Amino acid sequence: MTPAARRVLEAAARLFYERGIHAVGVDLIAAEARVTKKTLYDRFGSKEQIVVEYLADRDDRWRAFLAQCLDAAQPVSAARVLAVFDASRAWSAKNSSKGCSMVNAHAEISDPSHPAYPIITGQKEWMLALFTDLAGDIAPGRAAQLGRTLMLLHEGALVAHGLHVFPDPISHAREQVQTLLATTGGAAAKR
Amino acid sequence: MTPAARRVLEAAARLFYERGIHAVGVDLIAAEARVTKKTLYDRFGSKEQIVVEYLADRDDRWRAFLAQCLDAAQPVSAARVLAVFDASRAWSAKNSSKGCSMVNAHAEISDPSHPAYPIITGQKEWMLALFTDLAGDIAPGRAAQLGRTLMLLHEGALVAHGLHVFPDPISHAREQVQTLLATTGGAAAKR
DNA sequence: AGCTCACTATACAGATCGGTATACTCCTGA
DNA sequence: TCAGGAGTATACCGATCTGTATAGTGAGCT
Repeated sequence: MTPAARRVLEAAARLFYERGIHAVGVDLIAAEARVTKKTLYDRFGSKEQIVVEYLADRDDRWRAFLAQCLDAAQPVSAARVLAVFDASRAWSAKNSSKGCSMVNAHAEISDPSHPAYPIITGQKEWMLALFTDLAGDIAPGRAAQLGRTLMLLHEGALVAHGLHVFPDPISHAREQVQTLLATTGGAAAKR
Repeated sequence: MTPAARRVLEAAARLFYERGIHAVGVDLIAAEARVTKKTLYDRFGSKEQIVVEYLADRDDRWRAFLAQCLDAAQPVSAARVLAVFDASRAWSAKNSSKGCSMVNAHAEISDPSHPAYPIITGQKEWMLALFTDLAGDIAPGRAAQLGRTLMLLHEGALVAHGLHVFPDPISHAREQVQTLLATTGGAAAKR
């Protein structure tokens, strides 16, 4: 990716996230990236493609960040679940003051045949699979159920964070998960 | 409100919710409502005003629906909490297959000085106050904490419902709340 | 020196945006 | 019977939208 293309993607990511996808035009993206529209279209071909790469890149970076956080966490399953919430809190503090970009993008992209659609649903499926996987180490018989509960608390915390419903909802969710795992898991299994 | 104005609001509500606010133009709204743009602007003055009335009307109808469900519920506090989730499930099945309209609108409205902003945040504050109030009847010493947890589960369920992460997440949240209240509340206080 | 390629600047096309103006019809009620 | 408000149809405004075309600049590489 050329330097100009990277600037375009960075500007688009910031603008799309802060103002919404449909509210941002390519002229503004080009201006903020200090790039002409010609260059923008030479690199990406369409606004839709910029949207797709914006979401895909954000998904990639989130997964990489989370993987790094999980690697640094203790190998105890309960600790790893909590590490996900810690990662979300750190990520949201820096990159997501308006909530989950996938959820926000989904509000603007109605057509399931839109090329960005599978990126959005894919991340949510992946997160549910991750939670279910971690839950399987804690309560093997109820992995699906516990995984879904973790998913709901996590998504709810992201939404509450974005709408500033109350202070630091991700930490609140983390605490709830902690007590939930304490009453549920009994002995948290080693991984 | 004149018949034409009502048709405009109904069409705008459907289009805004399904396609997003910025993706829908006033020409389309007028066409779908079988109304000329002249009439549309005579009644509402601006697209922004239609957005405001769309959200305010939806908020009103949700609160009325929820109040009706709570009136029909048993006067036991735990049952009333569960009745909120039952109400959300019924409401979402009919009106909210794409998730919470307030959350979705928030994704597109970044400016806190936008006239629709207080409607969005107001509903969330109101829901948190409702959950906290109900929680106060169950665990008076931990009303704020329990109320926030209920809020997170509820918001998470709405998001998961809208993104179809797994089937019927609102029922799942309801079940989790049920077990949470059983372990927490002990004897659910009468109202 | 000469070539390639990323990039810039400017202008424009066709469509659509929110918003307005004019002139008309229809229905109700006094 | 007639006035007036609600609504209609159509045409238009300036601005902005996505996307394209042409011509030129500048740095690195061989």
